[in-house]
Amino acid sequence: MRVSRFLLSTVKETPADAEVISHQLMLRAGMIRKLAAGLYTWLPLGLRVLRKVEAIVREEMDRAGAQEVLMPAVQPAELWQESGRWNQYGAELLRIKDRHHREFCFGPTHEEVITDVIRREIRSYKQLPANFYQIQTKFRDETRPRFGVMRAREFIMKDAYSFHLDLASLQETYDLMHSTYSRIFTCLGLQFRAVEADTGSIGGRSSHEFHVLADSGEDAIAFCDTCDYAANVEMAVSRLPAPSHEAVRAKEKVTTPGIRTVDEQATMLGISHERIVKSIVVMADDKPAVFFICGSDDLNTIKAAHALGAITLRLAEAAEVLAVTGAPVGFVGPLNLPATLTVIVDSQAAQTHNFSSGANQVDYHWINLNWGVDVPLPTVADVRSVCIGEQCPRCDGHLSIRRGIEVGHIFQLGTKYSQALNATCLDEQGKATVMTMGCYGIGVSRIVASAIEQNNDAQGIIWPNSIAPFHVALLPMNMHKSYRVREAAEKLYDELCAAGIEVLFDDRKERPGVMFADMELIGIPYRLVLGERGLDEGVIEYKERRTNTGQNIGLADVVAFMQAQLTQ
RNA sequence: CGGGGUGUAGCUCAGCCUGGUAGAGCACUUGCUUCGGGAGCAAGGGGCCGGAGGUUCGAAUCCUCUCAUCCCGACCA
Repeated sequence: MRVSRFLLSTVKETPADAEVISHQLMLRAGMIRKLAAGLYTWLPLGLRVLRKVEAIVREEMDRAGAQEVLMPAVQPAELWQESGRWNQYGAELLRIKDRHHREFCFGPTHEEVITDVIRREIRSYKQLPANFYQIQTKFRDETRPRFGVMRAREFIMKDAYSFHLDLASLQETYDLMHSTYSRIFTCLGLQFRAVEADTGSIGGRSSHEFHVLADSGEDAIAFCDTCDYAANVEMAVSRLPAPSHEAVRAKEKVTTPGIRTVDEQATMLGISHERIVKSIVVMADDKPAVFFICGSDDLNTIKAAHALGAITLRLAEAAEVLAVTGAPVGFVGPLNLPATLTVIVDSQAAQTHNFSSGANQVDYHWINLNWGVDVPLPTVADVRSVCIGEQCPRCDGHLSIRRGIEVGHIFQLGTKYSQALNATCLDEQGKATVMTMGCYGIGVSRIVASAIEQNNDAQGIIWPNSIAPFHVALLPMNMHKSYRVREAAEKLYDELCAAGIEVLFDDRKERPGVMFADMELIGIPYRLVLGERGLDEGVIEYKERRTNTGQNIGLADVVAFMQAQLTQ
């Protein structure tokens, strides 16, 4: 490709509304342009990268035996009503009406559609297992799109759905997808981890997320430093410390005027955070519930929602706390709460002896409360978030926490959708059986951004070879003055192209500094500079973007040399 | 959805407080010089100052409403 014929829309200044480095560089390199909040146009340079990511995903999905399909982006409301998600999904689902006032949505995901297709097409167990995928535009009306294509409203996703007669078959495909995903992210040249994850609103059983490690990631991931345990902090558990066996003391009510926080309570009463059990009032599916957790811990709202079997969960407002418990925020405690309230104690807080807690009365707290003595022990559940340094649940190692960008997610759906849509096939006995499903997503457009998060420097992007928009930048020095340089550059360009190497030939009438800066900004992995000086010696200057090292190559050897670089 | 910020040239921003008819740098066009790390000089094109209403002789500037957008939080395969 000749730069003079290519829309190379680089900009020097960093756009004001770009926060993370990948967003800034994608705008500066001229890969994307914003149309509206969360909606982006892919310019030629960006699209080349996107297509490379798609190609790798497609190749590996095909290799794993999945079949490609393409489903409509717009889906009828009836299917979503059949699965029950029309009402569940909320405002994130973009609902639209056609000219006949019939309701549709722009698909945020395709479980309903694929299940509808398969219930019509597959009749026999002999056709199973089967895995279908597509690479397609999705729309989710995010409350707050941000970070460019990282969290856009419209985005490209590879979604796959597998169908099985039984769980054993599902597990097999699930494992195959797990290893396929690992191959894909390895091919893409990304540092990633597979972690245990929550299934979220999509429902189902087991689930793993694939995260590209980056400080700008929106998710926190807990890792064991010894074994391979890794989990999203939404899910992560740690081993409880051994319970203490201290003597039960008599409870005592103390005045604590104006106390609001655990810190103030600890200071005023002269006790440690571990000896405080705080009470957190939540509204779960609009019904109140109270969680008791250690003063030093954070309530994990995902775990809390699971513990209640609730779909939505939020912290209660101050007025709601007062209405529900009769005590203002800061003074709620387990003793003498209204008996009708749902209460759950965290497994760690359940081990605490002689703890302090609110007295459900303004300006009073209890000290030396004990479960089973002063207060009946409520339902116990793990509802706290793990902290750095805690013990791994699987081994004697310790947990550390890093940030990650979720680029893939695999689920064992089970029969949630096949049941709802009555997707059955006949088993060996000729009996109709509800198929078991798995689903497997990859955020294709998000991968482009996450690759940049992991591969950049002060000059710009540094593409991994596998997804670089071009392999080589060919930069002639003063080609417009030197006939010799022009001749040699044109010849070399033809030879490289003929060898199947993707070359970006900078034939603009630009100064060298401009060319260098542009090629570094857009991240082309290899650079060939051709000038009068080199021509005199029959060489061309070769340089690697990532290492900033290079050497002179004999003109006759350039094609072979570049081929070797690209296949290594 | 709560809190905060910002809308002035394609981009980054100044001007607004203290009303008087539009600015800089970058980018773009042309010419000359320069020519291996984002050149210099000169000339030029480009803005309904987000939109609507109001105050005023006069509004980018003051007031009201509205729209958009960004950040923090809540939410989120």
